[in-house]
Amino acid sequence: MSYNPNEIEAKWQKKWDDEKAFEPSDSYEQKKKYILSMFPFPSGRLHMGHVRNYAIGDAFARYYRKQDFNVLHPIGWDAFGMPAENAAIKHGRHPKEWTYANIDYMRKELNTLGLSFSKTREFATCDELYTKWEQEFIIKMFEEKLLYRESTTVNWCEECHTVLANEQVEEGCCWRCDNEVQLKEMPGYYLDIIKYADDLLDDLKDLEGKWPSQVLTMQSNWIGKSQGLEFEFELSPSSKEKLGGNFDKYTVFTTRPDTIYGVTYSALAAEHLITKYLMENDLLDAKTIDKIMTISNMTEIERAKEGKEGYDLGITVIHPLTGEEIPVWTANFVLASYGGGAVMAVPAHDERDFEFATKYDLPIKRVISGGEALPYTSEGELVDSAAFTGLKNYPAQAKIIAMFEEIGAGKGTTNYKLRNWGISRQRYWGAPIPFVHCDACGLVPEKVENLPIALPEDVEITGEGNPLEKHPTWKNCACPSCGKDAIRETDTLDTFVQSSWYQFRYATNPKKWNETGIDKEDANYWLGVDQYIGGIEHAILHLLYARFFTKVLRDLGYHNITEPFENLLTQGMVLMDGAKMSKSKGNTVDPDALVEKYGADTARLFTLFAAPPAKELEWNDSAVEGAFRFIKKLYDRKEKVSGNVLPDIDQSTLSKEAKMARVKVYEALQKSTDVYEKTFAFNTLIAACMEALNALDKQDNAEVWTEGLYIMLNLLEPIIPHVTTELSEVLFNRENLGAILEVKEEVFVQESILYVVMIGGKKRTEIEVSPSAGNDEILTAAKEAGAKWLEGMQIMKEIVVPNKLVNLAVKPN
RNA sequence: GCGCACGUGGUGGAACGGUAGACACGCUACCUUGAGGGGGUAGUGCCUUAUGGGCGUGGAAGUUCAAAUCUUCUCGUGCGCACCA
Repeated sequence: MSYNPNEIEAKWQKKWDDEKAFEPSDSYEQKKKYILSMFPFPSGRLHMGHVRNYAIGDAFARYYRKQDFNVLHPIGWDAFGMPAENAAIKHGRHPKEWTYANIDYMRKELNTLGLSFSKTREFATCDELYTKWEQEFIIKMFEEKLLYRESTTVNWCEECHTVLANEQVEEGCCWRCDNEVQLKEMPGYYLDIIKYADDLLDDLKDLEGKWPSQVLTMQSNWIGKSQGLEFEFELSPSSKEKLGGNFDKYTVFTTRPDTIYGVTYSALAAEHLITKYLMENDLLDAKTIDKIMTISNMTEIERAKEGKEGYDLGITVIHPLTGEEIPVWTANFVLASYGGGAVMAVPAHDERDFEFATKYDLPIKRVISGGEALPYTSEGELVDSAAFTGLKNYPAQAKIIAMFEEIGAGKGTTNYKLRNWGISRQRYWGAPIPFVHCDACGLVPEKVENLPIALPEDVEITGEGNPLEKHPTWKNCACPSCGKDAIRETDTLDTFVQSSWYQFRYATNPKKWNETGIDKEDANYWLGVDQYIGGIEHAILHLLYARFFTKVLRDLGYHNITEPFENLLTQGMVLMDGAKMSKSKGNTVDPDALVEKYGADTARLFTLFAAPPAKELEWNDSAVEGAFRFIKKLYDRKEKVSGNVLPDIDQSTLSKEAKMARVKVYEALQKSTDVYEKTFAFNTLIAACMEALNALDKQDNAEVWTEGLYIMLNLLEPIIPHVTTELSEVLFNRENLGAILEVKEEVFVQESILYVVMIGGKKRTEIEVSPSAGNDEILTAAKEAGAKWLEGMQIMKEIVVPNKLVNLAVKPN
């Protein structure tokens, strides 16, 4: 019978379903592996990126199950979010109905790929039960002062009609819709991720070698820790007077305290309270006020494009060490959100300050020797720096900080680029933020026994504003504290909150799902995820948030895990003609059609064979055919097998071709452990199996064939599970699908060994020598075979690389 | 601008410092078939005066008996960061 993937695959998928074949054991005696591919957003249909993601994850899961690990390999749905709402606006379908219908469809699609997921642990993040526990965490975080509400300048996307976190703004545009982000002042809820900045940074060290270094660098840059000196500039008496006595001083931060004696001016952000005061009280001329207003309304990106620009504010401050009077400017490069929105400027030793000083003719004072040109930003000796003159500049930093601390003028401090995580979204399809606004009590968390605060279903979604705002009754409630009439919060949670703890929810035994969000014992057993697989686009967003949540939930007592994802594999994109597959470009391949035509095994084999997982994968229809051909060939060769057990082969009776076939089979076997556990280069394992099959085809020994297929089906089962399981059942009663076998070294023992003869570094000829031959014997043979190239040459050096080659270094006589 | 990664046939990609191009796609010729599809055999880095030889891993130099692999410089591509005081 010829290879019929649809029949075989349906048969095994049903059997796996019936047997609940992929549920992990509740017994925690066994060693475990937690294999997780990032869960999908239920957009409606799978795309090839999903297929690749889950094919890789499934290969790991099946391999470790084979090696007798207790394997958790779950799947679920990242189900809240904008696209559901957009679909509702466009097609008039309720987001909930749309989402669950999509999940049903996509679950079927995943099923046809034969993925070995645990099905009892599946959930959607929009399930009310999931929301319930998430709201509990949020309330606990509020109680621990890790969550707060404040009104501040936020990133607003008009297209998405919502606020975005800093991480979700890419080059000034919305990460989702690419619309330009505007600045807007509004209230929102924030998680104090800065409190965990040091943990998040320090723990990256434990992930070295386990996560791609690129991701570690990106996270480290994003956190952006810098240490330095914080001190105050006292305003000069005349300036205090000008400011109506409302200000005495302001704080600045510097990472270069060694240059303190080189300060020649100070600059404030356009949004700084002092700048604002000057503008509001008409203490600057109208034109300047106008210009500063323009700066305030620009995004950071726009300001950077403008070049440096600033205005003299007509006030001065006192240098804390020298007592000199220093002019104060406002400058567009001073960011309100960092370091207090004010800087000290040392043009002699800072490129940015130098550029500004040059442009506006401000004084420049050198305090570090070395080099002629200014600005000088390398190391050197301090000059003109009072007591510190003569010291090396970097070692002097600590001394200068110490002096500031001693005289009470400032202190050593740490700053981060990382901003607190804004989690409010002004949208309907998300988890409601479980707080209530009460006139009497202020902001009050909902009572835990009232959770979940579920979304009302009777809403009209028009795209205009937040439907929760307009709902007639939902937002009216009783204050959990005093019982009087109050208003429910209508913001919903950022969907990245849901994906920050789902790895713990999967680990929690579903039997306990009603009683708890995360079961401590379960979480401690299963986490961290031994292999996490997903796209690099989450390098900061999801991966940083999930690390943060993990640490917070640990500190709230839910588990003892510090890092959620032990090992991370970032898969490359699937490309067609060099471009990312996308609906708008019309260059997509439909996984359903692919499976229908060639079967799931071919789809899986192709995606793992065409490129190593971390690289981009270039789609190629013909190469898919090639993958199909290989499986078909493998299937057809079942005729060659005799007997249904692993034969014990007497190596000495075999033909040369048969021996070579065994070598190839065992080479593939030898490679497999490395591939599954270390290199993840599935493409090379598949190639090794293809070589083995080609070599088997060149001989006709039934025992060698039997052994070859016995082993190969075992090696390939994680990659092409249906056809291998089918053949294993037919040929070997599936006995060969256990652990990967041990390599038999005797297979590799050769009667003669082929040596390449290189003369002068060039390959010239080959010789065959007996394995027992000594170096002298090998060299003699090599010289004889290479006599032609040695004529008129003097041998300078003789190298023998065991079992490989001989190199004779020569020069003309 | 700074940092990181990567440059190998017509294509996807292999190569613990040790035979560059495994494996696959594509292509060529032939066999099989009524044709198509499918299958098989042989060939396929480039050049060449071809049973030989020369050149070849973006380019230039270096270390080495030996370099795609290590070092330096350079060019190109991709990614990240980008006034963070």
